Parts: sequence; C-alpha cells; structure tokens
Amino acid sequence: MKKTSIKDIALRAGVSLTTVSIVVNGRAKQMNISESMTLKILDLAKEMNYTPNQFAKGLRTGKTNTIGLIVDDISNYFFGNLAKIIEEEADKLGYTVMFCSSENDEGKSRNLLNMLVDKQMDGYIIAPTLSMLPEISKMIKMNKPLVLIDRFYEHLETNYVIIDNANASFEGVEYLIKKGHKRIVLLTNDTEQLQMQQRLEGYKKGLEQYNLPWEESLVKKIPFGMSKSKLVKEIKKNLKDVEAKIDAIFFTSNNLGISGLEALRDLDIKIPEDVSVICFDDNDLFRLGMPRMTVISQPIKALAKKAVKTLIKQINQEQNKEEHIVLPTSLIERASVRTIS
Amino acid sequence: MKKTSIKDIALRAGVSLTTVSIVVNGRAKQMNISESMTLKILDLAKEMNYTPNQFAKGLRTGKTNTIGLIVDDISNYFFGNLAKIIEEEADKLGYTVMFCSSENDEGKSRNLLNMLVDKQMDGYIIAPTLSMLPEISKMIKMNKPLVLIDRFYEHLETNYVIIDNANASFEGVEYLIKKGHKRIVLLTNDTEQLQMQQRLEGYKKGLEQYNLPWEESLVKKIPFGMSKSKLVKEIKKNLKDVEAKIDAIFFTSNNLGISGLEALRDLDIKIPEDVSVICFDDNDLFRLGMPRMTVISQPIKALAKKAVKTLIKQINQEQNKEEHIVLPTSLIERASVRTIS
DNA sequence: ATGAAAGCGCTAACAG
DNA sequence: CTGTTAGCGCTTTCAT
Repeated sequence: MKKTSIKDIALRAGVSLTTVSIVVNGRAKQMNISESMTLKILDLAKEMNYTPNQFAKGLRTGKTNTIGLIVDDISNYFFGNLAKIIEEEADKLGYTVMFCSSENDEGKSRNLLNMLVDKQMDGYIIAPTLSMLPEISKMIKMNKPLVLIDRFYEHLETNYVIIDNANASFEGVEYLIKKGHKRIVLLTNDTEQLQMQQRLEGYKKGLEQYNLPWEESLVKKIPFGMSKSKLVKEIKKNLKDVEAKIDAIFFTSNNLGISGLEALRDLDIKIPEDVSVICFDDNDLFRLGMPRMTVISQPIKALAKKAVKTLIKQINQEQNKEEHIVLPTSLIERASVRTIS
Repeated sequence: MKKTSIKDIALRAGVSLTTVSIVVNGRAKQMNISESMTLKILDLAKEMNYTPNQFAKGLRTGKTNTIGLIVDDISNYFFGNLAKIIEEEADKLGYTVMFCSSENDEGKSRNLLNMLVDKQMDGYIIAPTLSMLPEISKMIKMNKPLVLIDRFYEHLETNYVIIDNANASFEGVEYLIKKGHKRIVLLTNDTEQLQMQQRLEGYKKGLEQYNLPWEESLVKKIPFGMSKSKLVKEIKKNLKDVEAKIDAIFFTSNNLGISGLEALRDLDIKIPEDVSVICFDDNDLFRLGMPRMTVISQPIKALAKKAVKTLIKQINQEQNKEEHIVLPTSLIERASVRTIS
C-alpha cells in the first residue's frame, strides 16, 4: 500500500497535477478554481488519505517547517523545561522541533550543528558551547535564521535571548551580605562560557559594593562535564579546606547545586545552621528538599517564548536587525539562608 | 552562496553525476572506479564543502536516518533521561531523533503521530497514550518500524519494551508490609493506561498474599494531566480523610510523588514518623530530599538501549517476530519508611 | 570503468 | 479557470 500522491488524485479527479496542488495548498480561491472542483479534490484527498510528501516539498521549496534546537543536556531541569516550552510555542506556529544534546562535547557539538544544517532546518535555537563559534559564524554568513539562548558570543552579531547573569549574581550576593554573610564561597564551573564569567563578575561587584575583601581562595572552579559522582567528590574536595571559615556558598548552576547538596550532606554540614546556601536555577529538589533552597530563578517560559518568536520573525524575514533580549531573574526566598547578626 | 551539489563536483572533476554519486556514497571500490578518480572526487567534495541534500536523498531512497520519539513530557525526569539515552544510542548508529511531547493530550497525540509519519521517519519509539491506538494500529498495518515503550496495548501485536509493573508494585507493597505496615494508601492516577492498571494489580496481590484486607478507600485515583499546583491540592484533599488512620503511602509515579511530598509538607505530616512513603521512579528530589525516599527505580538506560536496538533491527529488517521485552526494576532502600513493630 | 537518462513528488512559471 | 512543462538533487538501471 503506497502513499497516495498528488498524481493519484489528479488521475481520479480527471484534472491536472497543478490543479490538485493548488487546491491542497489552500490557494484555490485566489487561483479561481471552481468551487465544485475544489470540493471534489478535497474530498478525494481525504478519502484517499493524502498527505504531501515532505521530501518532495522540501526539495522544491527549501522549507521544512522544522527548527533545530541544541542544548547541553535535554535531561537537565533547565533545558528540559526550556525544550518543552519551545516545542509548545513552535507547535502553535506550525513548526516542529528537532532536539539535540551537545553534551558539552566539543566534537559532538560541531557534528550536531553540521547535521542539522544538512537536514535543512528552517532555523536554529542554540545554547552554544565555545567550540561552536566557527560553525555558528559560518551559519550567520550563510544567512541561516538563528537565535542563541542562555549565552552568546561577545563579538558576534546575532540574535540572542539571555538573562542578566551579572545582575542576577549580584543580587544573590547582595542578599547574602544583607543577611550578615561575609565570607561567601562562589562555587562555579571552570569554563570560559560567558554566562559563567558574568556570574563571577556579579559576585565580584557585590563584594566590592559592600566593601568586602576579594579572596581568591573563596572562588572554587570545578571542571566542566563531570559525571554526577565525580562532581560530588570534587565539590567535597574543594569545600574541605574552607569549610570551617565560611558563612555561605553560592552555587552558580543547577547541576552544581544538586551535587553540592549531596556533598554537603556527605560532609555533614548543615544548611543553614553551619552554612547558608543559595543556588542559580530552580527545580523540584530546591523547591521541596530540606531545607527549601533560596534560589535565583530563571524565567524559563519567557526565554523560550522570546526565542521562538524571534526566530520565526527571522525566518519570515520580518526582522531588520539583530535582537538582543535580556530578561530579568527573580530571587526566591526560602529557607537555606540564615541571618547572622 | 548556494550549497554545492553533486553536479558542481561532477562539472569540476570532468566526470558524470553517476561517478560522483558512487564515490561519495563509498561504493567506489565495488564499482571499480579508478583510485585516482576516487581521490580526486573526494578531495573536491571536501574542498567544495559538499554535503548531500537530504531531501533529494530522501525523495529518492525513502530513507531519512531519523527516528521519531513521542513521550508524555520531555521535561519530566523519567522521559527526559530516557530521551537523552535514546538520542545517544541512536546517534551511535547513525540516526538522529525527533522528539515530541504528547502532553497526554488526546488530540495532540494523534496529530503528532500523523506529523511524524508525514515527515517519514524511518521508525518510531512511542510511549503511547490510549487515544493513539487507532493511529498506531494503522502504522503497524502499513509496516512502519515501531516500538512501544513504558506501556503497550494488550491486544496489539507489536514490539514493546517495558518494566514488570505488577511485580515492581508488588515488591514495593511487600517491602512495606514486611516493615510492619498494614494500612497502605495507593496514590495513583485515574487512567486506563496499562502500566497504572498493573501497578494497581501488584498492590492488590501484595495485600492478598499477606492476608491484608482490601479497602476501596485506600486507593486514591487522581485525574491525569493536572498542573502541579492543582495536583498538590487534589492530593491534599484525598489524604485528609484518611490521614490519621494510615501507615504508609505508595505513590505510583514521579509526578505524583513530587507533588505528594509537597502535599504532605503542607499538611505537616512527617515522613516517616507519621507516615511511611515509597515512590515509583527515582529523581534528584527523592535521592537527596529530606528524608531520602525509598523508591522503585526503573532501569532507564536499559529501557532506552533496548528500544533503540529493537527498532533499528526492525528498520534493517533483521527481525522476524515481535519482541516483548520486560525489564526488572530495583527497590532502592533509603529513609522514608520506618519499621513498625 | 564510466556515462546518459529516467524518475522520486511537488511547485511555479508560463501558456492557453 | 486549468493544463503543460521544467526542474529541485539524487540514485539507479542500462548502455557503452
């Protein structure tokens, strides 16, 4: 049982391919096809269970109605939710989404990109890793619709939608300081990625503004891309030597926070009695774990919606210059920070 | 700057399209193309940055090297991880994955299915909702490679890979009973989906085997597809009337467990002092929340791998009959169940 | 050992 | 108002 094609319909309707093509593409009216013929063809199409062959269509028109999405890790809370909403939004506009996880793997990232370009997505939403820069530049030169999300490259002219990382981080540190914390560990990743740099900036600025000394030893940089169990070990190692002399820890990501909690538990350090904790990103564990975490929450829904909207605008060539969208975060106060008097 | 095609290469190499096609598809040897020509073409292809046009290829061969994956919700812990591993495995075998979330929405599910079929995936991995049955039957009749995951239809001959739900649930109940619990609430979804039915069966069998009375009022069925906040409310409502007279609660899914914990906290019911708790599925909250949850963990990795393997086998027509794969779960003992003496 | 040509299903320019 | 035709890029059969 083969798929019915436009030809089959034309044959049975006794008209030409063109007529059928026009009708099934909903352009009967503007092409002045007779009502009766239109109806007849539509009926036939339904009866014969016609669906257009996307390859032929794509080959002909170059459009796929598909957008490619590359994130670090689809199983991660932040990206999973992002992906979900992007899919929902895209769906509303008649697009489907092809997801890929880059796994923060240099090689894989670039392959993915090439593969997606191969498959001729109509556009791309990408949480870029550093190694993607050459590929992404190339795509921009080729005029591929593209929006970066969560992070961007400083010297690349392109659409992006991100959060105000530096300010978010500043607010976190400020909050801790106002609660009387002085010695604050920033537990972050050892990466050049801009968003992490900016979170570090915000931390510095916070200390500065409140005349707290900058101490190199309080900034702990963990290598990127470790397995969960390794990460826990690494955090423990980093925490051990400062443990006794700190007031608070600021985890700069979801993953760091989750493994950080595990590490603290293993070390039998109590939150917030022994040390206050604040995390970037929110999730079920932070929301409901004990104690409930005070977090800096990203506007996931808004990020996703803006990204899709911007991309589609670009695809439809309704955009005249790059959009740089920076969304605010919100600090959600819960129970992981004590007051020091 | 247009994409280079096989034609461009042929032109510059001074040979025909055919020769180029053969070479770039790695069939030079078996077609006896001269070594020098092969090399020349390959070099040219690289230099000109050739990548095949997937539409043309697809149109011609009918293959896409893409598999479609439909899950309830990509942002859910279980499905997110499943999706990630499926993608990894597929990638190893040269396939890419197109994900969609069905949102458990009857209408959307069927649209998705049709859309994926439209896009001519080479095969499909589906966590089916009940409403998909007609579409899925149709696909099977059309001989589309297909494997169901997480659940299946009892009377449909098809590949599936699932866990032994009834036994998993039985083991959970047995564990509680052996710890001295007698009045066990099963908090589950109000759905016909087979896996939930089987979890109910397992619960019943557990009670039976240990001569505990079956009480209708201890089985709480929550409607499917609620928002998180509604779900919490609903669980609270269901728990209130039995609260004082129960020993333990068995949540039959990730989502129910998460919102269940929130509900219990709101009601100020302490785990495990006031009530013991056990959950289906594992996640960061269960693993690290307070108290750490005793759970029935699904072998996500194995499920994903088996699903991909089975599907690819079917795509390659190396399969002679349906595979029904049932994987065991494991009970992870943590701290949410007390011993009653 | 290589080339010519047909055709996959569809769209759009042009013709009538 | 509808039909004819060319061509998107690729693979494959058949011919040489």
